Amino acid sequence: MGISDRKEREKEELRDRILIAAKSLFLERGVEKTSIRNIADRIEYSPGIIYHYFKDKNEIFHALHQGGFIQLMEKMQVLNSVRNPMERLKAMGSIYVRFAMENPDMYDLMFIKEAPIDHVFNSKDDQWKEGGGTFNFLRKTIEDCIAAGYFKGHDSEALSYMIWSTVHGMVSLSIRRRCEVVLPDRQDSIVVDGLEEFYKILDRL
Amino acid sequence: MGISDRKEREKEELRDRILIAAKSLFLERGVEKTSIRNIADRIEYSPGIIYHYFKDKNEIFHALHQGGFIQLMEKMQVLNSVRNPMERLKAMGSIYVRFAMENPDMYDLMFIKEAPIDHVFNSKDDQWKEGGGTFNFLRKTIEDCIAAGYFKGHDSEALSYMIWSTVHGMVSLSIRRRCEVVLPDRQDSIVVDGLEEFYKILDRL
DNA sequence: TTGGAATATTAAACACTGTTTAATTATTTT
DNA sequence: AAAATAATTAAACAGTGTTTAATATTCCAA
Repeated sequence: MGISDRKEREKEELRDRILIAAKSLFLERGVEKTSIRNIADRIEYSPGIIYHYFKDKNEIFHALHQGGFIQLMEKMQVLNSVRNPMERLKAMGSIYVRFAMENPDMYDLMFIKEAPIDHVFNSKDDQWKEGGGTFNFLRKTIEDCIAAGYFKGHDSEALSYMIWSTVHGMVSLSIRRRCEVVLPDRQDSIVVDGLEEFYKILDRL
Repeated sequence: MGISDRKEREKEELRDRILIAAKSLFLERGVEKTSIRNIADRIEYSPGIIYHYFKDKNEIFHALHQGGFIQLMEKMQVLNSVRNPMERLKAMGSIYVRFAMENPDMYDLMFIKEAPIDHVFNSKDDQWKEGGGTFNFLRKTIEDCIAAGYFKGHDSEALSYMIWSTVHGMVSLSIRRRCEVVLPDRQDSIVVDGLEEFYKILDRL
C-alpha cells in the first residue's frame, strides 16, 4: 500500500507541475495566449503528456479557477466578526471588489470567461456548486438584513442576484476596459467611487 | 467624378458583403468560431482578399459591433416621450435588459468581449466615443433625476456608472452562464426579477 | 487599339493552435 | 529474464490569423 501510495503521489506531482506551469503562464499572459505547447515547454515534457492528466485545455483552467474561489472565500472569513448584517453586506462588497481589482485575470477566469464554465456542469466537485459558495454567503447576509428590518418586501434570492450583479458589473466593465472609453479620466477610481454610490443608496434604505 | 464614385461604391460593395457574411456567421456560431476562411468561403473569394478591406479580424468585428450601438440607441428613442426622469431611468433599464436578452451575442460583442475594444482606442469615428453615446444618455437622465430631487448627495457620474453596472452585471452574468450554476431553477426569470428588485429600491428613495 | 501602370485577387506559405495516433521508452510484475 | 503494463514522445491532423509574391483584371494615356 505504501509503495502504490508513493506512486500515486508521484503521479499527482506531475499533475501539479502542469498546474503550476499553467498558472504562472496564465498570470503572465492570460488564458488565450497560454498554449498547451507553452505549458509543456515549461515543464520540459512533450505536449502530449498533458492529455494524460487533463481531458483538455479547459480542464486545466477549470482546475486553476477553483483555487480562486478558495482564495476569495478565505478573504470573506473576516466577515464573521461583523455583527451588523448591513455592515457585513457592505464589507462583503468591498472585499469582493478588492479581490477583483487585485486579481483581475483570476476574476476574469472565475466570472467572465466562457472557457471554464462549460466544465462546471460536467464536473462533480466544483467550487461553484459546493454548499458554502460565495453566492450563498451573500444570500445568507441578505436574509439577515431582511430579518433585521432592511429590504422590506424584497425577494432575498433575486435581491442577492441584483446586488451581486452591481459589484460584478462594476469590476467587469473595468476589467474588460469599457470604462476607459466612457470615463477616461476616472478609470482608476471609478469602481471604488461607484461602490461608494451604492453604499449611499443602502444607507438611505 | 461620377465614374470614380461608382468605383468607390463597387469597392464598398465587397466590403459590405464581407460584413454581411461575417455578421450572419457570427450570429450563427459566435465570434471565435467564425474564421476568416469561413467568411471567404461564404462570399466565394479567397481568404486573402479580406485583408484588403480590413486590417485584421478585429476590425471586422469592430465594424459589426458599431451596428449594435445604433440598434440600441434607436430603441432608446422612445424614452424621449417619458417626461418623469425616474420613470425614464426605469424604462431605460428595461430597454437595455431586453436588448441584451434578445441579442445576447451582439451584447457580448459590445460589452463583454475583449476583441473589439482594443480597436476602439485607435479608431477615430467610433460609437463608443461619439457624443450621444448610451452612457451619456444615462448620465443625462440621472442628472435630471437629481434636478428633480432624487439621489441627493450623489455624484452623477459615479452613480451613472453604478446603475449601468447593475444592469450590465445582471445580463452579463446571465449571458456568461454564471446564474445557471447558482440559480438553476430561475435562470429564465432571474434577470427580470433582479431588475424588479432594483426598481423596488429606486421607488423607496 | 495597344501597352504600360495601377489595382484586385489569389495560391501558397508561415508560424501558430488544440488534439489524437501510433510508436517508443521505462517500469513493474510474473 | 520475459511478458505485461504504464509513461512518454514524435508525428500527424485539421484548423487558425496573417503575409508574401505571383497572377489576373481593369484603367488610362499614347
